[in-house]
Amino acid sequence: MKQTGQKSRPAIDQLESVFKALADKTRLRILALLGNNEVCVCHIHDTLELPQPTVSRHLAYLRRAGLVDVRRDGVWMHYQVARSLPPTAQTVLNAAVEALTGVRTTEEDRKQFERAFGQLYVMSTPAGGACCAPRA
Amino acid sequence: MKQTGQKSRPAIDQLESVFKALADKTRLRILALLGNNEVCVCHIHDTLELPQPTVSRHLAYLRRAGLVDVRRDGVWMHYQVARSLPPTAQTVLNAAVEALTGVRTTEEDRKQFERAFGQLYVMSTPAGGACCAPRA
DNA sequence: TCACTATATTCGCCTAGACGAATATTATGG
DNA sequence: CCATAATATTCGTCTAGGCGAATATAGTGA
Repeated sequence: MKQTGQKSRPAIDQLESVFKALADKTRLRILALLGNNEVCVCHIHDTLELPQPTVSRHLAYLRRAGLVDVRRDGVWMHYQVARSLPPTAQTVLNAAVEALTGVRTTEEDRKQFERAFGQLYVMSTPAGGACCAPRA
Repeated sequence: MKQTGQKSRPAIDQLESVFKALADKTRLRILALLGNNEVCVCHIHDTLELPQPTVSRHLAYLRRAGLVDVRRDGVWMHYQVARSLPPTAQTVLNAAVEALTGVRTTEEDRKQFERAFGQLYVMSTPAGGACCAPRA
């Protein structure tokens, strides 16, 4: 029995939505940066060097499409790639993220991230520390 | 050395194009119907029960995006899913087609195809025979 | 060369969604 | 409660691309 409350749309429509969400360079870069980790919004837009509203808008799109999950932590929002989509959609999403990891642009984004915030992804808010350093 | 004449765009842009091409229900149904086979345009639009210009327009989009290859055979055009995209794009395309095969709508499209045109996909023009029967 | 068929393209209209700029919201620390 | 910082939303504008209807193009066979 399917979970109650899930007005499961036809799978073809689900897939269409997933691909629409993937059909934008900025969103692809965001998803690639998320990878298997949880990343804070400020780190995303610092790394990608995009205006904050732009990042926020694309994150909202990804959220509405169900491709990312959010966790609030005080003032900060931590995003990660969704892990419990309907199987077919999840498969496609995983394949996309996987494919993205080999791409030049996303590799450079990751390097930029490490250069700016340390060599590892932030798995949670540093205890008692600020997430976003007031860099400039 | 990369092949000459290929003005290889950045991989991230290639992927974006692929996902844009996949971001439409009609195109997804077409790609799923093609699967591993070569299918004639008339069979596509008879099967999907979509207006011929609609099918043609979407095929044109897929062609421009490089997701399908065409073979002309007299009056008929036979399409198949592309097989020699840049590796990353090809991987994504394959994953998409693969994911689509399990989807209800596309299964029904295939059944409809078989009901109308025989139990197997047309691999080439039937020798001497018309591709599209003047059904109605 | 002409009619016919399969396929492709064009046109006008309309909506989704991208962008930058501005503004609103939410949580925290004083 | 206020100021501030992080994040989100709204607004106006612009373009890609969807659709149906009409039309163009390209092979084929007489």
